[in-house]
Amino acid sequence: MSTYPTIKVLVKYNSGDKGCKSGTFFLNIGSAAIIKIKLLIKEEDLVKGINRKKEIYPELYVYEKSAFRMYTIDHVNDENIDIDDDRFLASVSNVEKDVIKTLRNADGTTSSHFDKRKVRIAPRSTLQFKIGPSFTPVVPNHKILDDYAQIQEIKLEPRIDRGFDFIDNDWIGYKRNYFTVVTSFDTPGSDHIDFMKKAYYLDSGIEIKYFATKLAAKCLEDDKLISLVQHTAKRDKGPQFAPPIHVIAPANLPKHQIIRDASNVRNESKMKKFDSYFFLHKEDVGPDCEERNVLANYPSDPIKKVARYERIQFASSIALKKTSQQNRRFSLLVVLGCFVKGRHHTISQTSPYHELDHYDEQKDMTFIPIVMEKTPPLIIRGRSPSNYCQQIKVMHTKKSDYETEPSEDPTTNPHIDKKERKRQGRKDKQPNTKLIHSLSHDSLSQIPTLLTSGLPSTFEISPTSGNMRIKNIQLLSSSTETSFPRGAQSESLSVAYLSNSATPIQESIFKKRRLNISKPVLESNLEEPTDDITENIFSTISFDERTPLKENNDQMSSTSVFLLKHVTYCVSEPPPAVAIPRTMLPNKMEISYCLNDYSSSFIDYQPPSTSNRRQPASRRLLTASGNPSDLLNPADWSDGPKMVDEQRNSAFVQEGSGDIETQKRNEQINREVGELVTRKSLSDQLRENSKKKRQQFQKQTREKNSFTRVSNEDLDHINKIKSDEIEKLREFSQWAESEERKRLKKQRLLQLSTESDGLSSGTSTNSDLIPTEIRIPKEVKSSKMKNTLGVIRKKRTKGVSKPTERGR
DNA sequence: TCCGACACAAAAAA
DNA sequence: ATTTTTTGTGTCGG
Repeated sequence: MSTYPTIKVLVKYNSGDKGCKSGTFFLNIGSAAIIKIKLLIKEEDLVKGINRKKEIYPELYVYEKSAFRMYTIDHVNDENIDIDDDRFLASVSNVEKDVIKTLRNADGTTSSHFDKRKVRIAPRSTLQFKIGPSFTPVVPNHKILDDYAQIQEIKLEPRIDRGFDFIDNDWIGYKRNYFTVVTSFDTPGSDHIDFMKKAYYLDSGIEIKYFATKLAAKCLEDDKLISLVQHTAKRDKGPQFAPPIHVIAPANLPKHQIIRDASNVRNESKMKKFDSYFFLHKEDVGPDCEERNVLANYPSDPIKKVARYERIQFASSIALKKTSQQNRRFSLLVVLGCFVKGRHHTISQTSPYHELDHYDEQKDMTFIPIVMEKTPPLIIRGRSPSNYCQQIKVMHTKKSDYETEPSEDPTTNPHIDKKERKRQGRKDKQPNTKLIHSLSHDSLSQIPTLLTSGLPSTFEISPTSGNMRIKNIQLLSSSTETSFPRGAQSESLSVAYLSNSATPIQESIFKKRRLNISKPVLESNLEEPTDDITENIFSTISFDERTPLKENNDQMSSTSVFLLKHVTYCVSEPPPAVAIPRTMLPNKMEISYCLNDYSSSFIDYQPPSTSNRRQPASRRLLTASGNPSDLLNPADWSDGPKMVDEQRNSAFVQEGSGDIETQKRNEQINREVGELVTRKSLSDQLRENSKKKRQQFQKQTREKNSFTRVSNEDLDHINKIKSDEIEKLREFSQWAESEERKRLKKQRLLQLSTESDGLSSGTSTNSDLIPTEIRIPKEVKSSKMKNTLGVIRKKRTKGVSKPTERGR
């Protein structure tokens, strides 16, 4: 029997807030940990609305290589909110492979179909390219004949290369996202070049000037045409237009891969490489044409061979639903037609080609459809947050991540490896990267083990009198040794509560002004400081809910989101003498953790008070929650100019004069640099250069920061809160260290007494310090549990149920 | 509630 | 390697 860290979190809500929005909690341990989460709310604390939910959808997230991988499990009824371990396990393993389904295309590329409600993939990921639904021919509108009245076969070859995923037997597109349709046409029985050397006529006898394609969309319910729009790569900055009629010559449709590769080519030499796929030059055809030939009629010299409809979207105005429940379905139509001279009859209303013809006034020519193909029904999802997944983390899907190990069997689990992020860019101090990789890779197969050996995890929420307390979070799975990528020396814990939708973090943290917290002022050429594993790192983001509580009983509209990232502490060494937490943002909510304390609540915790003197600066991580002082601390650079705290402080607080001071300092340093360079060795010069760069950076960041225009009062306020928080956190981390030491001691004693197998409990350098085999006592399911209700929010499947609440 | 507009961010392209 | 471009989607306000 071992004991494991417990994290306690207290969230103080503003008065007026009475409930919580359902959401998902994550408890994340190391790089490959599994967390099972229960959200328990005492019955007497339930506020109207919270317990309305009859269904809860537990989710399981595995954190691997800096990314979450989600596993859904079948929903459970809240009649029995206690998620039975076995059932949980079983359902997890059942659906694990459903997140992304990958099929192999004819050209060796893959089409990975995934539900954007469940997983978010980077915008430029190659996984966004995929072959969509096939087209099927519609009865032809015309036949075409050559000079000898022979019928010339014509076959469209359309393909969707982006924008539609096959999910649960439906083809799903997104209103906000681009899709791509490409098409060429083939001339069975004729060589494409030869085809161009002859003349053609419609079965009505009209001479065909040239061939062209059109893209259209129809709503299947009312059979009405739907507008499409096309953007340029500049999107909002460029023009919008209806997908044009493309004049094309017959050709083979380039493979999907070619369309991918050619999708955003600007480089001239690269464009040349693709030229032959997409263009026919009249001179390529040769001279031996018949007297009258269609080639001569083509209006442009490079003649398109492929109609590429890229960056297409359904017009924003289209209604996507018939009723609140029922989706309208759409079909895309690819039409091959021809231009003929003059204005011609419109097509009868009963024809599927109705309104697909088009008279071009400028050219005095009419586009007359000849053949067309259509997609099966398509469902277009709108902008509702319910059509997007919860804001977790982007799955990293660089090509190299999955190219190296192509999945052999396309029907099996797709290979969706996620890569550790930006590893290359920083010095990796962590000792056993190799181990991490191999082990993380295995982590999926370890799920059952981890789960069965895991700890139950409980969040208890008591939203009484404006306070909500989350306490006693036990780790479901502390981990096997594999879960601790930082090696034996440390363990990383983090907890995140993510709201299910729109979350006004920025507004909320800084009430009056918008400060950008998600993107710290950070020059891209600044090297990110390395993460020192012996350092205590602690960062929180939290905010007030700004939604005023409505009188409406049915609506629990308050939202809370907090992210508690990376409590890293050393478990084998004595705590560092100095433990500087990362900078805090000003908090209205107060969040604290207690590690390894089952008995006392947050309120009970009174850390030993220490002196108020500031700690010497240490390296800090630049994070999303970074703030100016993170960047302006020159001590962060080992050979940079040292600056005492008072100076740093004043530079931060006194915005204006700080700039001047910095400039002065920079000047001085630059002078020094200048002197030095004249008489220093190359290495010294290099060093000085880097110093110079840092100075430049400093200046730039300062300039940028000046644009945040924070008033002095605000700065004072922020600083005060910050220093308070830092002090508190420092105390806390010291306290936590001592607690952890106690725990380890206890554990060691236990191990000794219970005669552990294979655990070399004696060696302090061993990874045993972090329990590698975790048997956690089952959660005490007592009367307390009966009075509780688990509310773990799961995204709706198939858009059947509407979101019951929205953040405002 | 829906939508235009702007914003952020991550991978491709250069 | 770094910078620019592209595009999925978060967000705000009308």
